[in-house]
Amino acid sequence: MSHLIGTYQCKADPKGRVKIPTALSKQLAGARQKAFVVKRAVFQPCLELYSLKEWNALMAKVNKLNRFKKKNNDFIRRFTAGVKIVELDATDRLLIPRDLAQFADVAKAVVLSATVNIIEIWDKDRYEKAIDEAAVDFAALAEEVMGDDEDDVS
Amino acid sequence: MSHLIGTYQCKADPKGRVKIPTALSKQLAGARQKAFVVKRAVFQPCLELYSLKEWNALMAKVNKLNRFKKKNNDFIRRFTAGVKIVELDATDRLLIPRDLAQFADVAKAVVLSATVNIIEIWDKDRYEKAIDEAAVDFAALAEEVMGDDEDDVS
DNA sequence: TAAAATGTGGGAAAATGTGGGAAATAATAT
DNA sequence: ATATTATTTCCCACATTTTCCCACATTTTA
Repeated sequence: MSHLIGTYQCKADPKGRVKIPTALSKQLAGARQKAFVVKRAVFQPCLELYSLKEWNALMAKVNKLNRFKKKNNDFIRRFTAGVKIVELDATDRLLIPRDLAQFADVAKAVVLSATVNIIEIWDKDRYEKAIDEAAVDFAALAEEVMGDDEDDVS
Repeated sequence: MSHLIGTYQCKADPKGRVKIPTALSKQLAGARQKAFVVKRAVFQPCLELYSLKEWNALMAKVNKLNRFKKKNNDFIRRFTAGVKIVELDATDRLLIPRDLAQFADVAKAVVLSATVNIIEIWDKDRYEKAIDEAAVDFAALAEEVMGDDEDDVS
């Protein structure tokens, strides 16, 4: 599950099943596995999809943390919030667990956004909104950082 | 009981029985045992579930402490306070002892959070609250806890 | 335009979760 | 000591959810 590319539109059906577009599932097929981990994202109201391999690698690190430190404990809990194992069915659909579907409002139009090693699963409306807001923030940020000069239009 | 994955929602019934979702009990089945240790968590108002194996490993560590030091002795006493052995019944339910159920407010909606080698048992409301609070400084937490790696972007 | 590939929907069997009642054990009072 | 009450344990049955499978609709490709 490395070097995934693209964002894809698809739908969730009433049962919470999300068809993975073949363009994407072909990329996934390289990993030769149908098992994944979905979880809540930390900063966004969307879900994240990891291959089991990726996830286990992460957990191997986490496992080394000393649980008698509160910070470690809190981190582990926060990071593993809403984690579920999911598999693709015979027609390459993911069954999103109810609680997670509710968390991310995944019910109808869905956007799958592949980043380098994971896939984000968004409700389409929220995705658009998040993109818009990010654009606004970015504009403001750019202005704040770079806009101090006098408008020395010459 | 290593590499447990997932957080699961379930319910406690009026008798204090908590059904372990099969997805989780299947992972537990690897340990081939129905007996566990429950105890109060140290840092949070929740319970922790250990397989006997995990518990014994932990106790082996603890027993290396020099008991002639008062601090160690105090620690051991407090750490093992309220420890109970529990077993799954025929339908994979845990009977949470009354005093512990009360301590963690486990009575209705419950969250089981599998974290690598143990399972945390939470009242759902408290869990969500804890998650929300941790989200605030997750970035800092993540950096502190996991940030030891080089950011080897080359 | 036909054939193949992809996406969508739904039904039914199987698995899971939930509740409650009876038997067994423990506790209390007379 | 015994009867009565309370608590715990065990087991069964029903309701719900999940899983699996098949068939049709839609899109793409040759």
